[in-house]
Amino acid sequence: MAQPKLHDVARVAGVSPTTVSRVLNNRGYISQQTRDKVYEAMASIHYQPNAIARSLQGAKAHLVGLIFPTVANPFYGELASLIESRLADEGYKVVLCNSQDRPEAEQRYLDMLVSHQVDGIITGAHSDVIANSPYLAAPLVTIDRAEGGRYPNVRCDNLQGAFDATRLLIASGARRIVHFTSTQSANNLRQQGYLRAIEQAQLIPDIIELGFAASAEQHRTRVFTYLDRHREVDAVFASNDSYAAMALQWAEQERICVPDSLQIIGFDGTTTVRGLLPHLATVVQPIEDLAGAAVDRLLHLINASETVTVNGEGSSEVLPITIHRGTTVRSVS
Amino acid sequence: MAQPKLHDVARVAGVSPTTVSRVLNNRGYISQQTRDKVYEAMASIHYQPNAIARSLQGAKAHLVGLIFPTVANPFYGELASLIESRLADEGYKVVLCNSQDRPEAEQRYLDMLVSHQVDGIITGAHSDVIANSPYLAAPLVTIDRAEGGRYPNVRCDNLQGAFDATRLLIASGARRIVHFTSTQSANNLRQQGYLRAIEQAQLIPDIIELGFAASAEQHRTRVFTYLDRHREVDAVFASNDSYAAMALQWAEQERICVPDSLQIIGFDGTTTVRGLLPHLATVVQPIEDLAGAAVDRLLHLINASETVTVNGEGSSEVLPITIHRGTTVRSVS
DNA sequence: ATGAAAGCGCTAACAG
DNA sequence: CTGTTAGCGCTTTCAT
Repeated sequence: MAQPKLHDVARVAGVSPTTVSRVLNNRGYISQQTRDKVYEAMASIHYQPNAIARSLQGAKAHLVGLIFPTVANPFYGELASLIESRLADEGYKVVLCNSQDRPEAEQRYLDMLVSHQVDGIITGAHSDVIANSPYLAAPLVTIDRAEGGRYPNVRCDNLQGAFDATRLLIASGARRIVHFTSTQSANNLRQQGYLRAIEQAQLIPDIIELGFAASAEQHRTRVFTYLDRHREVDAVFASNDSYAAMALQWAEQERICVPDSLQIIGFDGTTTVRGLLPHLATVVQPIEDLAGAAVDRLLHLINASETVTVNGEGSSEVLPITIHRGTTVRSVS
Repeated sequence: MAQPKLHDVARVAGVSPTTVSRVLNNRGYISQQTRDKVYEAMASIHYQPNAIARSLQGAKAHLVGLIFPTVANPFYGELASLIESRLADEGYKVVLCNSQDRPEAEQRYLDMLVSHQVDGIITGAHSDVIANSPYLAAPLVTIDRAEGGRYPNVRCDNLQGAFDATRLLIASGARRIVHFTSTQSANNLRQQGYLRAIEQAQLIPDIIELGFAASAEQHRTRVFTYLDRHREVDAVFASNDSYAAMALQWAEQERICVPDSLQIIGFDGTTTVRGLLPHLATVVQPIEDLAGAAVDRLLHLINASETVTVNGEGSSEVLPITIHRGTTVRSVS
């Protein structure tokens, strides 16, 4: 026989389907005797309830969609892992989507998720497809995006982090600080934090855009080429640890002493990078808190929308960063 | 109005629900005129088919479950990302499960997945819960596990990789090679490869078990303590790059020259680690090929089980590794 | 080329 | 405490 159904359990136990459903959901009153009979029957035919049929009832599917550029990036991998674990504790399953930073993919995933009746969506994707999506059938929470979207956002204090990092370099004697970033844009808060610190110290800003779509090899080449040609640079503030690591590699190759001749600080501070490169100074994002806050926010929206159709209004939650000094920034006593 | 249904589309288009279903699935004959009318109606009311209801029909849910220890680990993160992308191309969605190496969690996830009518499961989890699961309702493919399970397995050539790595160290002059591993076990192929090379060279084997459950900090402490107390060690073969990185950090701290006084080689060679620590020698797993092979295998099983209920019998596919020499192994000319 | 009716597996009234 | 009757949103025979 194929997959046994609730009906089969009922037949074996000698009760009605409703009764089986009741013990399954622990709803209503049922005598201990019937309950036992049913459990026995379920075990004897290896019954597994069909979750699909259950959620068709209009009930919640207990599904949440996760859209990230790619969990191959430790920042998103760690985030995804934490989010999935927390949601699992609350009885939710997670559908994973890696948009690879392709807007069409994001749109496709978005449609797919609502079509699958997800109860909510958490996204850390970068394009604006999602942020500007009109009315979405499921509550959505964004992670680590610039302000202004129409959906609630959870992120670390990018502005402060970048500001602190740059200030730290300046306090440690840097005067010619280059900032490597993925994409320049008006509302890039890390870039803004950098600029603010640079201006305050009356230094010359220098922002190098490495490009989102480019491969890691291209990024490396650009970092190397730039540093080769600008020997006057005495510090690097990178918008992520990967770029910072490249700068570090360049220094090693050129036998330039870090931090004496070149100071370097990155951004993200994932457990992965800190385990591999503990020396690297970096702005540490509170990844665990971000995951927790995003999940809390989403669950709240899901439960709220059961009563009223309130939309969480682009409210955002900004979590504090910390700085890991490592040894790639000079310590000023 | 809540979510529009197929019925609403039919009403708006002035046709029967059946017809709408037909254009939706592109099945049977329908006049171009009706087709257009229906598409128009769908667009006008923003219709999104309910995937849940569709799969209830007994049809495939086009869902695949992924069970990994945690995608926070770049090896699994990269694998998960590649697998998800490939499956998405084939029209499958992915449910992500991070078992955190807890057997109970694996079992729970397994039940949850079959209950959700997944068409198949890919797992890289380490416990034996899954490998020994009796009859499973969905086809299952395992990644990177020891032989012997009852399910098809896709993995890299662990034995050869470990053997080659150890041989390389020996050829470069190492005589006292310690092997750091997570868990010792009879069918740990990396350990076997190490032992084989050690025996061939008539050296003394030295296997240090760091423990699966322990935290990264505990691992680091153990690595450091061991190396502190065994200064005679002149090479490290680590069963993953994380341990190898720890050895490297110890050497830096002790100002011991790598590779002159201590050679180090790891295992996995993820894009992440190679980007962050390009100097680190490592046995590179063909992650992309692993992902591709696992997906191919699974899709094949899924399609096969539509006709006959063949089980892919614990057949396994072993993919070749490559060695990245970096600069932590001496080059012998 | 299109429609009516039955049912996928389960849950939710409403009786009794 | 338990069973009967509908129906979730969609697909699918079988007619027409």
